[in-house]
Amino acid sequence: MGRSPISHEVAVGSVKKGPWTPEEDQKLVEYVEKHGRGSWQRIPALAGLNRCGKSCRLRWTNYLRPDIKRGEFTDDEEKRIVHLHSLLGNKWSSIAAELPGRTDNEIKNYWNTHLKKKLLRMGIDPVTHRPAPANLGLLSGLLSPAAAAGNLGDALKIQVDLAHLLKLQLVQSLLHVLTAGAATPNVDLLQSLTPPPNPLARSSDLLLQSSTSTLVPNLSTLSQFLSPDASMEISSTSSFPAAAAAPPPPPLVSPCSGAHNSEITKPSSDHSDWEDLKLDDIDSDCWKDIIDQMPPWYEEILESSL
DNA sequence: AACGAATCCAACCGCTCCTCC
DNA sequence: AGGAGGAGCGGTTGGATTCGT
Repeated sequence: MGRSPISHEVAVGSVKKGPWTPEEDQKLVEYVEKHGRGSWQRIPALAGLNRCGKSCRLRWTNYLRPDIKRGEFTDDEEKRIVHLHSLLGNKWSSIAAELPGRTDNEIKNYWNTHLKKKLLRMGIDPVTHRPAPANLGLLSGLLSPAAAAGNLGDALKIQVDLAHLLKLQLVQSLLHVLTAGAATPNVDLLQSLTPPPNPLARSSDLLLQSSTSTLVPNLSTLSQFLSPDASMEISSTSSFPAAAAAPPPPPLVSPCSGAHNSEITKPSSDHSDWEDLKLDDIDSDCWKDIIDQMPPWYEEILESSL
């Protein structure tokens, strides 16, 4: 287990590398408990260890510290990590500071091995916490085949679906700004708009909860507010404002919806998290606050789609 | 049962930041 | 002001383990 570049027992120079033995652990624990941490550079000699100070520090902070919490990450911890990562990025030590008993290394490993993949499966880019860019290709491919085949009816139907989908994406991106990608005041704003089912839940949890199991139904709920006959003018020659100062969010297609994008536009009545959002009252103060923080092209799209 | 692929995670490396002189 | 040394951080590695065929 662990990295062992040369040999478990062979030292480089006079300093041993590789996995720690129980005896070494015991020596380090006994020394730190008796004398405190002090200088990591001096600890190896004082504790009778043939290790560099850096290795001792790492072993202590990541494994031997008495306050380390072991075992599986809880759902709450997962959500907090995702939330904090959306705010802080790869600042593992800062994230670890918010999760008592968890080390930065452990969180980093858990992110890379579990959470990153989980988000990708949900169609969310784990770096930006926005819908994954890979979905762009899927959507861009929707228009051309039918049009190329000369089937105008199919092409128009796909255009309507795509327009509707893009509008959902717009709302999704608005919500993203409010939750994952925005400053705390916006989080508070969202909470004031939509009290979460669980009063203790963080605002970003709303998005995560919807993403983990019921992303599509929640988006579907949002779609109720977007009348299909108010679809944007979308054609193969129209351009999403990609050249604008800020890049547009890639269209959202949940992985579980596959290529059948029309499925996600079906309204659902059993998810009421967002029902208090007055999407048809875009002039309300709440929405003004939100829109004020969006790039200019968002406003253009909103005006044309609502 | 055997084998290769995929995954996990402890530990290392190189760099930056901070403190002290 | 700036150089040195130590601490801490994020990225990467690679052996151990688990999974799939």
